[in-house]
Amino acid sequence: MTTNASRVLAHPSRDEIRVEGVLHALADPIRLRIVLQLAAAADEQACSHFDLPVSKSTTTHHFRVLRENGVITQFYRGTAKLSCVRTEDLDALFPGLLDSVLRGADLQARRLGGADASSVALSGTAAGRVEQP
Amino acid sequence: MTTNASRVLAHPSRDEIRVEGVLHALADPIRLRIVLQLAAAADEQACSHFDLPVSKSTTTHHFRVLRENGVITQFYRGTAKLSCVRTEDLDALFPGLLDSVLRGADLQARRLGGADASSVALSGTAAGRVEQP
DNA sequence: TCCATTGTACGAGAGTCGTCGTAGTTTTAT
DNA sequence: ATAAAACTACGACGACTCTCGTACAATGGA
Repeated sequence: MTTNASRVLAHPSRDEIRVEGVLHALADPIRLRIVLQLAAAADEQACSHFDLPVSKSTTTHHFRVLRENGVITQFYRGTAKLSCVRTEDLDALFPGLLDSVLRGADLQARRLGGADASSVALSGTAAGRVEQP
Repeated sequence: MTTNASRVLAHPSRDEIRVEGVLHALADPIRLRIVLQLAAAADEQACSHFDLPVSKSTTTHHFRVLRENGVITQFYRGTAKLSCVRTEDLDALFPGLLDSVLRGADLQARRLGGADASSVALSGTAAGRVEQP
């Protein structure tokens, strides 16, 4: 089986998403980094594709915070757990919020770290590719 | 004297403001409410003009968090301490972020509470007047 | 001068958060 | 059947957050 019914993840419905929750979820450097990379990658990515400076359990924790606050969707495919940003829901509820946060984080990364960036910026392949024409 | 040198408050410079810090400051319902009211009021307001469901010391705490994260400026005038949003700095650093957060909070308040709103919405005079043409 | 107003400092308590390691589950591949 | 890969659950720890009350400081007016 590709998607097992016993492994369904709980997500808040669109109506249950709160702006405080979204802001809280995005207020952590590691989570912001995750969302930045997720948004840059267009399609879904597995948790294991992220090179984060924390342990595996902590990574799980951060992904759960993002999911429970309505920032990302997650589903299983095989042993992997794929994630993507809930762009449509967030844009409908809080127009422009996600974009300005991502853009602000990107501007800050450029401003602070230059090329390789620092705390919030991406480390891997898709580094810093947000709204860059 | 109107402004006493012994009562100067420390503010982060524009360069020291971090997007994570701003998001964290705005992620609390009470602080979001403060900023919403402050933004609606155009000019500065004293802390005592806010009718918050917490004690005086807690109010002091929340205003300090907002100031230390670069969201508001504060200065003394007589016994009062006036605050206003650092709109210019925030817009320069993170274009559109403040506006979309305030607008999102306002939309949420309408959506959830109807007229009088609930957790985040304003209680007093300037209730819900954000970007409403 | 004395007092009312406004806000601060400090300490404390309850709760949440970010982090970890270890042990376990689910799936896929051999 | 066995092993490897990917992720989770649980308990723990320290740090931070939100809250409060009490005691204190600065200002402005009677």
